[in-house]
Amino acid sequence: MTKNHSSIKCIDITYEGHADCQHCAIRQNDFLADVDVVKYEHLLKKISQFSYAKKSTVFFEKSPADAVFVVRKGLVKLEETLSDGSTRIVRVVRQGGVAGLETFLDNGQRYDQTAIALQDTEICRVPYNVIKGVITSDPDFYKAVLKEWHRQIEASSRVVVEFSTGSLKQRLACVLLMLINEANRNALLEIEMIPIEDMAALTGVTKESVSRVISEFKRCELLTKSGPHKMLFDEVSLRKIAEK
Amino acid sequence: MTKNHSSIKCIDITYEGHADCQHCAIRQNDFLADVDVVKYEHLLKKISQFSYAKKSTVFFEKSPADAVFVVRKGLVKLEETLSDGSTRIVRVVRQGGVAGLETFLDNGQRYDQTAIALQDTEICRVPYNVIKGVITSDPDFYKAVLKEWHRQIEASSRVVVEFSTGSLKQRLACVLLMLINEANRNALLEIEMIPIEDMAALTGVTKESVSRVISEFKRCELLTKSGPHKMLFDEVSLRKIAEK
DNA sequence: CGAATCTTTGAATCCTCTCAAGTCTTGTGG
DNA sequence: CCACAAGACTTGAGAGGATTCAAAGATTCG
Repeated sequence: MTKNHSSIKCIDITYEGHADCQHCAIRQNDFLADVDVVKYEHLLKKISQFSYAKKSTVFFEKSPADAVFVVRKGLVKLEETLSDGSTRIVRVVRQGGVAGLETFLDNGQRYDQTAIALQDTEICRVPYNVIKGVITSDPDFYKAVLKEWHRQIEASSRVVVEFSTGSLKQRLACVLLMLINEANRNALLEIEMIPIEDMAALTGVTKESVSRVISEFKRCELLTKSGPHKMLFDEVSLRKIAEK
Repeated sequence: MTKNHSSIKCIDITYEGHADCQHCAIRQNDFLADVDVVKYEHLLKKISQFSYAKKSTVFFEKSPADAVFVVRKGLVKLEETLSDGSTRIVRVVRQGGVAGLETFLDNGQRYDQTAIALQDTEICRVPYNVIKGVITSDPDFYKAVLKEWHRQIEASSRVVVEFSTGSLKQRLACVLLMLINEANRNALLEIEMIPIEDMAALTGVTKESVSRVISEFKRCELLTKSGPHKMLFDEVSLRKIAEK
């Protein structure tokens, strides 16, 4: 099995037949943080791990839902189709975040959005019955799941507000700062860029307008190219612009 | 008792000491729809009903939370204070909607937003222990509550998207159409207007820009004044503008 | 290397903002 | 019931952004 819900470029990288939760680098940050890996080993074995290439789809809007997806690395956008057929990004899931959780809580049968990787992304696929299994013997876990959901909704509504108020410069600085991955933070602050078109979709402007601002950032050396789709950030200056 | 959480103009209009759930006109539309009014009469008696004057506050951000609020009539905005001290409307609750539900599900102790009536509004205050009581003897009700929460979040994210994409004309047409209250719908389609400043906050522009567009709508007779804060709508034309 | 895709840039136009001055409403108090 | 004051709304003009359309220039990946 090298493919999952995605139509393209999704590779199963599950370690020895199941995800290695015990040694997972981001476990302390996700909604499974408080789950006892030894006690629930049999359940956690059902978690599989996938690598999604940039632009590949994790799940499709309206497709049947039977699992949630934890982002281990990378970035995923969730977009909805509007009545006029156009799409709009309604949420962005970063490292440690979960996509599709609402379908589990709502007993929904289908995903509400299409999830697409904005960067090369690693994801753990957690089937519903893993969560259900943990809840059955540990009802308090339900609260942890709810809490996580709430946290996400808060975060995403804040993101929508941040990305849609203030000048375009400010908004784009916010988008760029979002790309900074705390876990991968290093002295140089090298970031994987997302396509200009996605930045445009996030901020609600045209890609030309985004390009003009990003070009200006480059000229001012707030951004410096360091490799394919890689940039060095002047974090301090970007934060100054974002908050001004 | 004539005041509640609000600092101004909130009148208890509870009927004979408790809300008259059995004859409530909107019960079929809210999250309590499936609750057996006879079986839970003792609990539902704890629900009280209030009338909030325009601009009065239903609850304050960060204040202790012990109840959820069902909007029976009118319109309520939920706003959050941003880091720079400014506020932004993050959700609008219409007839049949619930405010504050997230604090219940999350076991949160405080409200995340400030809720302010945009029109003269009637609200049922449902204490936590009413919901808890129903869930205790009818665990499936929990799912109904979750479903309602999900429905709300969906609706509000869609609203945020609608109000922040497209031309200002389109966005304002969407805002106006939101004011149409299905339950009060009549041939003339008379609507209670909300202040221009709030329309500006919803669409993320200045009040002058809103005023220019609204004035143009009036000149084109898409809107016609019919009383204090009352307008007749040309619904068909407004929908055309909203979707174009 | 080369083709496809993404990005940059220009110029004219349109839209929104700002600041400022007026006008209209509304609800209150006489 | 009317007049008035406070607040809400309207309108103008100039400046600044963002959009559109079009064309050229880079990047990336096979």
